Amino acid sequence: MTLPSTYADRNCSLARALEVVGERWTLLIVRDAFFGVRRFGDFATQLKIPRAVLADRLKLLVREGVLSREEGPAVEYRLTPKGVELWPVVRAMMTWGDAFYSPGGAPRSIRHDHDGGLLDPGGRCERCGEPVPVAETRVEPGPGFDAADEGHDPVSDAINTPRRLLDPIG
Amino acid sequence: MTLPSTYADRNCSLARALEVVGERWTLLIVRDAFFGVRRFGDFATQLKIPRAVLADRLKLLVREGVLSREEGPAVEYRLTPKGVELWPVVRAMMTWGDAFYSPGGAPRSIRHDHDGGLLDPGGRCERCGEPVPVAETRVEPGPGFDAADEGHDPVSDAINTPRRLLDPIG
DNA sequence: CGTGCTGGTTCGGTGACTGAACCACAACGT
DNA sequence: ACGTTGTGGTTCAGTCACCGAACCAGCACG
Repeated sequence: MTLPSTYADRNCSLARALEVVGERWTLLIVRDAFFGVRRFGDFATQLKIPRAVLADRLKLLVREGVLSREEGPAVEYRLTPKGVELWPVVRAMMTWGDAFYSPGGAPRSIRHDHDGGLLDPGGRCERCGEPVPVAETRVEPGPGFDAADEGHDPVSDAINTPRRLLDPIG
Repeated sequence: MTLPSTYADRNCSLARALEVVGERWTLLIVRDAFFGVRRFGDFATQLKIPRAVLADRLKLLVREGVLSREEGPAVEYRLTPKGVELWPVVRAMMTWGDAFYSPGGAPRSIRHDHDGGLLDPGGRCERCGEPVPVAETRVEPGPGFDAADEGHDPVSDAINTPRRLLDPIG
């Protein structure tokens, strides 16, 4: 954490992880990165996060090696291998949110791109039974998707079309 | 979240989950509950969290049905079935912390109580290959455990002895 | 040589977190 | 009857982080 006093419990990996991805907004930024968002402005409009906070979080994530900052014709933030390893965390939390806060079903379905099978709680494809690596994972609007969210901005619309994880939007 | 402005992204289960368990300290409280902590004072001393914040978080978690507040001879906070479903989230984050912030190995090992097999990233027992339910999960100090943490307080010591999840301390 | 786009920074106001002190109640001892 | 201890909190002043809006610098394009 950026906070002067960090979590005291030095013997728990959870506390150490939370110091990196435990602050408000951080995990949502990582999630958007999985969904193909790479640009500062796109994170800002999609998450409606104050730009100062976004700048802080991106700096922290780059410093911690979760994202890399690529200066091309435009600046791009991409998940590093260390960042990609956060997928089980993001997926576990989405699964829990689906189970208890989405009475109409998951707003987003996560599937094995090769055979279209849904992922089970353990992260395996229910069709072929294999663990599904991030690069073979597809996300698409699920049964609980609220169509009222469409058309507000191009970034959200891009995210809401079926796509493989990490594929850039646009 | 308690914050007046919640996360805007209504179509993501991650955002909804973070409004419940995304605040500072909340997930550490849940972790301690898995490790058998049940009393207000024990949470406070183990986590060194300000008591006002602890009271707030416990209220929120009870209101959201993650913990139940049992008034016996002493007040006890216990994980509900909904709270127990957070185990994959806690485990995923501990796994990530282990991988990138514990050069000496995991400070805590998570095993299948029946056969002593370690858990793989997907939550299955590496020995018998089966998914390990929470009640059959044992936690014990791992290769990266820092013994300097011992003897500070009885609650930490209780947590650091091998034990099954959810078994009360003391 | 203006105009817009992008990737930020600055700044005042608000609200959350911190740490320490305080409080109410119950059990226990003497 | 009365103090003591333990437990589960609440109160409070100070600090720090977050919020939203405005501003700014560099660059590309016409």
